[in-house]
Amino acid sequence: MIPIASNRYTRIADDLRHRIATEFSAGDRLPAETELMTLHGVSRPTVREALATLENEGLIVRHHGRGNFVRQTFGQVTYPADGMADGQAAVNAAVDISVSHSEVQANARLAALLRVAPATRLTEYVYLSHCMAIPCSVARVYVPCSVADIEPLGSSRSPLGDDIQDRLSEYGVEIAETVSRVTARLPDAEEAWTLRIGARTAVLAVERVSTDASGRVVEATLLVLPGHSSQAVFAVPVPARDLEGTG
Amino acid sequence: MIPIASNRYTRIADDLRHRIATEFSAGDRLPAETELMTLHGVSRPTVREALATLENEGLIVRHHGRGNFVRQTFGQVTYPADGMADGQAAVNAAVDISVSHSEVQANARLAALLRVAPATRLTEYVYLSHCMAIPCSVARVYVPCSVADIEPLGSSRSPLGDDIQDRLSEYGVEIAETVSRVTARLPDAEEAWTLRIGARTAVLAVERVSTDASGRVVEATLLVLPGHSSQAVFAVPVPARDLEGTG
DNA sequence: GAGTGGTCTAGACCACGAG
DNA sequence: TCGTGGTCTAGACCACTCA
Repeated sequence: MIPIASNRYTRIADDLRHRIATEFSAGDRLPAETELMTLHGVSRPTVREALATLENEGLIVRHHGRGNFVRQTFGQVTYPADGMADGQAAVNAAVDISVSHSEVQANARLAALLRVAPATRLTEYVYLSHCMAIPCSVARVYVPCSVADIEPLGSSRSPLGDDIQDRLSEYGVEIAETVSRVTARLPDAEEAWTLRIGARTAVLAVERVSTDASGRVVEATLLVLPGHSSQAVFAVPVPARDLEGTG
Repeated sequence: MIPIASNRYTRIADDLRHRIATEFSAGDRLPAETELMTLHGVSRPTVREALATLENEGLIVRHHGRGNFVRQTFGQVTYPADGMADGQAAVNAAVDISVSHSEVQANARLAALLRVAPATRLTEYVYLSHCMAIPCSVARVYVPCSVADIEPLGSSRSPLGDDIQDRLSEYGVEIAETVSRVTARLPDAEEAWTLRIGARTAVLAVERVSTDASGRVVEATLLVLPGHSSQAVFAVPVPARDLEGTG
């Protein structure tokens, strides 16, 4: 009933996966596509379909004019970084993080997200994190200028922009609740270029909205992570189910 | 610096998106690929690349031997279904849910997830939900037989398998915490076939592990949702941020 | 059997990167 | 310049669906 994929490019991809695991090392260049054609006795689109599969899995990186290379692998970026079970966030620390900021006006999407009028003035912080020279997350944090005017922060501990929440606290803004909306999709052209991933590599997209006790949105974040090296972990303690007296 | 995609199939996809939004209705058959070839003056692989884009976005469904059809669109399946802000879960209710169950032995992955020895006896509940005859979620819930032997439940309210948690409560098993691990990836062949999605449609995969107060894993769920019609929403109330002493 | 989509071929031309 | 990958062509053959 379930069709087993017996495509030719699936077999080639399987073979390449095996060779990458055994005879190649991270950073090595794969044989040229023309070589793979003759090696497997197929045409180039078939070879390229197999290579696209590996790219989507995060096993290789393709460079126009240079070749296809075995990708550096590292752990997974975990969202959220804090509040989690210790070891989870370890990988998040091993990244280089650059933060830039600018003032922008809310477009339709941001206005809806932050529950403000369109064209409202916002401060945008763009977090770009790299792990071993490979981009591994893009976070855009938006704070209405009316909420707080946070000093530009040159560096950060977290690639996910969640340190803004701590900064807000310093400005007297207390966050009461944070709601994260996680979706899976393919990246747009800009995201694929920024993260150095293929157009068919799934990404994990997170919309995070933080509100204070009055329900006012004080911060919103748009986060995009490569699917093959990211995960979002949420711990939900059971709230009001009557457990016996706990210490 | 950011390369603007000026591929031919991108323009064809844009045109088809516009036509779907204006002149086609849900369920309509698109022009045959050969027609689209002559219409746009391109070859078939180019047409098919454009159609693959639309399939990945959830706009069309492709049927071998029949044609390409405008997909029924419905709201998004929201995970988790309960504990959320009301309206979110509305769509989850409008689905047909079928549940089957069987006894299985833990493989390596399940053993690690449930923290039991391999080959441990488990009860597996498979939830398959449909919305307007379109599959929209697959959930596999695993409960160790040593934890509880739940009566087979023929139907369910929730497509996400979370009613098992309520059933466990009836058997005296109280869940203290639930940890969800969300990832984005492409589906394997079986998942794509089950969900009737393309091999390049991103899926949202959720691993959920529920533990009782003693830390024992009492339930684990593997959930797969089509990315274009799903979202995972988590509300995290700020616990007890003690302001004093931090500076 | 006619029409459809699924897969694959054997080329072609272009853009990019390094020598 | 030359080899690389990015894109596209104009076919071909097969499998599936429906009349």
